[in-house]
Amino acid sequence: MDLLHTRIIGILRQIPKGKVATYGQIAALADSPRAARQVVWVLHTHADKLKLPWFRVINSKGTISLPRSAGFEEQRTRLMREKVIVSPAGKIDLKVFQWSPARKPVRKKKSAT
DNA sequence: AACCTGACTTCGG
DNA sequence: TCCGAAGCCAGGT
Repeated sequence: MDLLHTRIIGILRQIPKGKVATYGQIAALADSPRAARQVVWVLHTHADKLKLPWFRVINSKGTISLPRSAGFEEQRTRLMREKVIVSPAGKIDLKVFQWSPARKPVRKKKSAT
């Protein structure tokens, strides 16, 4: 599909364990760099039922966006479980843990180079 | 159809 | 460095 939210879902599924991505980064990978909020919407809407790695998504500041009262601890725990270092304040070193998508060749057909 | 909302992002003070 | 305002996308009311 080429609906924005479907692309977002596809990208979310590609985030590998031990890595994180920012809302904006995901939006950008979905060809809509300004749709960070749409990523939020997608997570709210499909993360649970589609079992998306919502906990691997953080904000551009490199911190967990969830409020302490709603999932902050769970997200931090899940990330730590994947060896991601998250400070007690929810800060993550993007230089180290941000996912660098191995962009696949946009095989329109199977053209080379 | 207008207005509000959300786990955002960027910019200016 | 922290805070506030404005811009963004799309769905929900």
